[in-house]
Amino acid sequence: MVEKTRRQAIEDAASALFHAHGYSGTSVRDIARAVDIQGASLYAHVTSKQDVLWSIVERTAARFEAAADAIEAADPGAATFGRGVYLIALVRAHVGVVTDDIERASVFVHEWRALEGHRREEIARRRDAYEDRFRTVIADGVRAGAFHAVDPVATAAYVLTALNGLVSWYKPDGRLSARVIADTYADLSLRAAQAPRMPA
Amino acid sequence: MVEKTRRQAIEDAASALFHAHGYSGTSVRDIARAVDIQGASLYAHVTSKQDVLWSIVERTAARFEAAADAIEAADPGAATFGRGVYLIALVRAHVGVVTDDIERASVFVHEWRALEGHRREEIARRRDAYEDRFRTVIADGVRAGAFHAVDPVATAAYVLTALNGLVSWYKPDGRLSARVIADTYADLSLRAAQAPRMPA
DNA sequence: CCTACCGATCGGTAGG
DNA sequence: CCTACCGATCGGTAGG
Repeated sequence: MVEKTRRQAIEDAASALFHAHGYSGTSVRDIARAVDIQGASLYAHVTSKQDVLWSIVERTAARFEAAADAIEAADPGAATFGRGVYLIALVRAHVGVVTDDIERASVFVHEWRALEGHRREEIARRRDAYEDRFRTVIADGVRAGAFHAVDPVATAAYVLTALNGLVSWYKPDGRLSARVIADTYADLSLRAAQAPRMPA
Repeated sequence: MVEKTRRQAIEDAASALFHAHGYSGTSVRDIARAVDIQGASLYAHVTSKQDVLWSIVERTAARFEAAADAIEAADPGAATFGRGVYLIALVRAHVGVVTDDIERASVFVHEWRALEGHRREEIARRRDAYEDRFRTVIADGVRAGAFHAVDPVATAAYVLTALNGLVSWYKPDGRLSARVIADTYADLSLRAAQAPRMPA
């Protein structure tokens, strides 16, 4: 249990440092200093710097996936949800994961490219599959006439990068609460995709 | 002239490397290798690695500013432009600068934080002033009843981070041309901010 | 633009 | 979790 707490503290410290200075801008001694141990002592708890990054990125990827899965679980195949409601739910889920742990979300968004080999490839695949949820709901909405989006791929990229942009400005103690941001971002995203109710 | 070409080649190579691996993930020897000289020889052309970053970031900041200034110059005080037209022009200008030089735009968006001291502060100020152009046009549009945006600050952040997100997916030889992306992104941004023509 | 070199720091290991 | 240490690489300088 003590061991686990230490490991958790190391990942917390690494998340904050990777968020602030990037993976390659952070040394293992920076991380060690943040948890008050010697640089070399870090290796009693982790096998490598890459391993710490992987742990942060993988767990955060899983959180995004779980949040989106919960929507699908609530209404399989979107049997009763309209596409607008579905898109709103996806946006809210994403914003929630970001605001719940801004540092880890930031590392997931910006530092996954520092992953090496098959781990990097795995995350690239999972990110694409996740983005595809946005593409699909938008494309479905366009087909149903509820959405206007000319290009679902570009629209999904627009929306998702806007949501991810939160990691560069959200402050937990800022003027706008996580709740207000979720409301606002859901509204903006729906509005961007939606067809006008009464075309001019 | 030969000297100038070399310096330009160094900044081109540095832009590509900073874009791909980040500032701290790129060594001066990486840059030197890309222009086929020895690491130490780089210092015949630049005074420091920081200096190269500064040069790239400052010039790119100036390009974003000039593109936005050109809109204001075309219609001072937006005397004849509607706010929607003005926002669309800002979005198109921004997208144009990004797609015109994706690598430098990427360095500007992601690596300006690696700047040190007063240079970092200067860019932080200029970025804020630039973002303020978006906040202002949106706030003006809300006052005039043309826009719906509940919070102009959050809306400006949403739109601008979506535009900046282009640096992580735009490919000059991709399926979507710079022109199509500019059209699509202008449409999405206006739609996100706009009041419905006929409220339901 | 090169060779030769600087002190500092890098991620990580050995051995306790 | 520590001290002591490893080879490699870092940004940069000297002197031509």
